[in-house]
Amino acid sequence: MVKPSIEPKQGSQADANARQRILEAARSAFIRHGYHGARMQDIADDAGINKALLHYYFQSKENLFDLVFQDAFSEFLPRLHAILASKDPVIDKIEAYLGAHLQLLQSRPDLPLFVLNEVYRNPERFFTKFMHHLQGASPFSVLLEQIAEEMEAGILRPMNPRELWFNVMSMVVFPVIARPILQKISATPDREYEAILEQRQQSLLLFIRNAIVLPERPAANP
Amino acid sequence: MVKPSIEPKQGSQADANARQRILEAARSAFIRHGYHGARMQDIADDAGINKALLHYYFQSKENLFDLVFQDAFSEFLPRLHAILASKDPVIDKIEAYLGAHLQLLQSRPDLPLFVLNEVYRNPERFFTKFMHHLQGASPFSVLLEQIAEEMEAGILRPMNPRELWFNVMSMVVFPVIARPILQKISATPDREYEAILEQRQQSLLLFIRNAIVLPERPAANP
DNA sequence: GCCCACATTAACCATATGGTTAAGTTTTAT
DNA sequence: ATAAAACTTAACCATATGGTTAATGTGGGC
Repeated sequence: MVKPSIEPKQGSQADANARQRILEAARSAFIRHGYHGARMQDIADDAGINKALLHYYFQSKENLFDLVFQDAFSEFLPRLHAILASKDPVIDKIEAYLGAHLQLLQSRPDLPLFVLNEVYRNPERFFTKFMHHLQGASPFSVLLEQIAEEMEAGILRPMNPRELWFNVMSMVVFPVIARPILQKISATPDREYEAILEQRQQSLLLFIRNAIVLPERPAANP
Repeated sequence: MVKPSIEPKQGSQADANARQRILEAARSAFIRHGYHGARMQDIADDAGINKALLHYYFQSKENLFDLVFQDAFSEFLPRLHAILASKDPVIDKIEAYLGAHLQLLQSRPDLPLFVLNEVYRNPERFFTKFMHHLQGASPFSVLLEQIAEEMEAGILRPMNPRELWFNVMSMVVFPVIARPILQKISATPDREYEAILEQRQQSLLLFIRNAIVLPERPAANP
């Protein structure tokens, strides 16, 4: 099913106009209710226009969704790549990553669950549609290499480099997406949960450092 | 394909028939597509009956969903509580928890995202409907106390006990729910990802131990 | 003034969807 | 055997939903 990508042109700049308002409303709706839960009528209402205009600008629900999704997703990967591309030691990269991702999460706490969901439910579509540009030697392979090197050099404890990175990402993202459950289950008040999230860069870095950095060998020099 | 109606018994009891098949189909559908994405017709088809029977047994979509959800959720908490209730040291509890939850995840990898989603999208409903029995001094408060004690005793490094536990759960669950992304992003083959998940109890325990257990102070004895 | 392309709307449309009805058919208890 | 209870079905129903149409508004260039 080929869609004509003939999108009506908008006033090139400077409008919080219909189109933009629609995108906002759509983002909010899709993130809140998921693809199936979101209603075109609600989006139109929320944007203060009617359904016909919705389709005038964005053809179909699926199309609109794709735009929102791509937007959400593309907010994440590039930043990550930028950080991983540097030449710093692994532990520094981790620190930078923690800062960047935690901050992003602070401002958009509902993005990751949205992304996870849609990817989980439709991996093929996701990869073909949104990851095609991410081929070949990704910054990740580089990072994994680097981790392995530092392990051989005795800087980091030996372990599966992938697992190391999975662990790091897990601890960054999960407390945000599982917040309702974790908070309830651990009887944590709102204030405290927020406090935890806010100082998490430091505490996580410490945790991770202890987990992966080999203690300085008390150099037995001649 | 004519199906002879000589099928022996189809009575009130004694068959894993309709009712059970419906529940199976419903679980599969809801987990796969979420509440809104799941279609009653599909569930009926999948269970090999028709919609009317669906409603005969389960009144409404919402009701059916609740049953499935409760089932899914209740598979998790009790086990967790049992483990946390023991008198073992924290590190042993963690080990037990890792084993139990990782194993559950292995057999039902799609449960957590389903649960997270529904809870995230409708926390109030969730808590009022499914957590009412979980009031008061939960096993968690006990665990948090215990963690604090072991920290004061110099067994564990000082940190926020809650964070410690969030970290543990994060590393257990996240690699499962984010598998499609993590695997793609890190260019990990299916085989290797599975291998990682399978030996994760050990590697995670090691990781966590390093992160939280204070090295034995070289006891300066008389 | 008058094109003309873009923007916007009200009124529709076809279909999907959750849910119901009324009429059977089987099973179980008497 | 028989009646009540449990089970099963095909045919409906009302509404929600994504999407379309045709007509109208609006602003700028000539």
